Amino acid sequence: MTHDSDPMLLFEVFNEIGIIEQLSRDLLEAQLPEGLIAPHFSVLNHLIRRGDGALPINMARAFQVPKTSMTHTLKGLEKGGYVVLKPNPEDGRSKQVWLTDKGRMLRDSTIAALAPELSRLTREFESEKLMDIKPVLTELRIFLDAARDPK
Amino acid sequence: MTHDSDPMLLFEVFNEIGIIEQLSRDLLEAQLPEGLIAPHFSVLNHLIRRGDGALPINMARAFQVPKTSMTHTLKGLEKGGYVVLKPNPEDGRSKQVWLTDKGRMLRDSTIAALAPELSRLTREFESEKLMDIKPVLTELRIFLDAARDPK
DNA sequence: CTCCTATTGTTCGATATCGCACTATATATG
DNA sequence: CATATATAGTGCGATATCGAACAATAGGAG
Repeated sequence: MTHDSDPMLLFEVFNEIGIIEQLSRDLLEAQLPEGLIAPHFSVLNHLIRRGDGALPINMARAFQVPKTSMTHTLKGLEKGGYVVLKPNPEDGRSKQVWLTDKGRMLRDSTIAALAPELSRLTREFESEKLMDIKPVLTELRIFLDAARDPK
Repeated sequence: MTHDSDPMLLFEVFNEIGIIEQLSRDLLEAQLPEGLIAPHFSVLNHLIRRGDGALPINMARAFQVPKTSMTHTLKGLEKGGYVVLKPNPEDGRSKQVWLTDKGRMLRDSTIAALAPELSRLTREFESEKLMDIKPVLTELRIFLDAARDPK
């Protein structure tokens, strides 16, 4: 017997994901210094994980936001001294984003500040269930990303 | 053998959820009329599923947004004629939100417009995996909601 | 009833998001 | 080379989000 690909199932999954996203964002932003919000942290985290020197346009694509939003987010990080923007020596149109020590420290201390709360949550919520859903979420994320209108 | 509740696991799950949220929101908003965005649709959907006459403060809590954001969202829906706000006869401080026919129609037609795309995605992505993760997401959502600082 | 406190909703100001239009640079075409 | 097209980033305006402060109402204590 085959399943009938009920579109409502996906709809409901998106519904739950939307609420979880908001709750987890609040958790993160409670740890960030005044004036910084989740997108700022995401950029710092991305630069640590993928390496310094990324181009703003590529980060905008990675986060699925318009490049004007990335310009704005980077301006906030630069004003706070968390990153510096330098011209790209290989392409006069673009720039490169480099972390400062202050940026690196903020990312690390934010994760450290978050760890106790996340540990507590992970202790009380069954880790097996998280381990079960994580690969599916990753697969779904990649799938949806690829399914976007390639306009 | 017990698991060691790695906080990074939850962190990574939140990461994936954040990206999926953005992609699915784009999917939805592509179907909404000019000037309406996801929160507007969420309100219409909530009123259909939970019934007319809800109080704005309760909807703000259900969506985990500040009440000022709910005021703004409802103002937009009211201006478009999708809902009407009436004083609550049982409490002079609060209001009640009622759907109009136009609001009901918009909710239904948006879901109808979304169905083909969701069907296609559900056909190409294994429904079993969605069915597997949905109860866990629901449980996680309820858990996080309850774990919020009851400040 | 009077006072005190809690709750609902709004206004206001600061910041965020994002589409559109523009500049500067790069690249392809001839 | 000259021109045309594409790409990276920014300025601007419209709308969204959200915290602080406020007004109106509710409800309990005395």
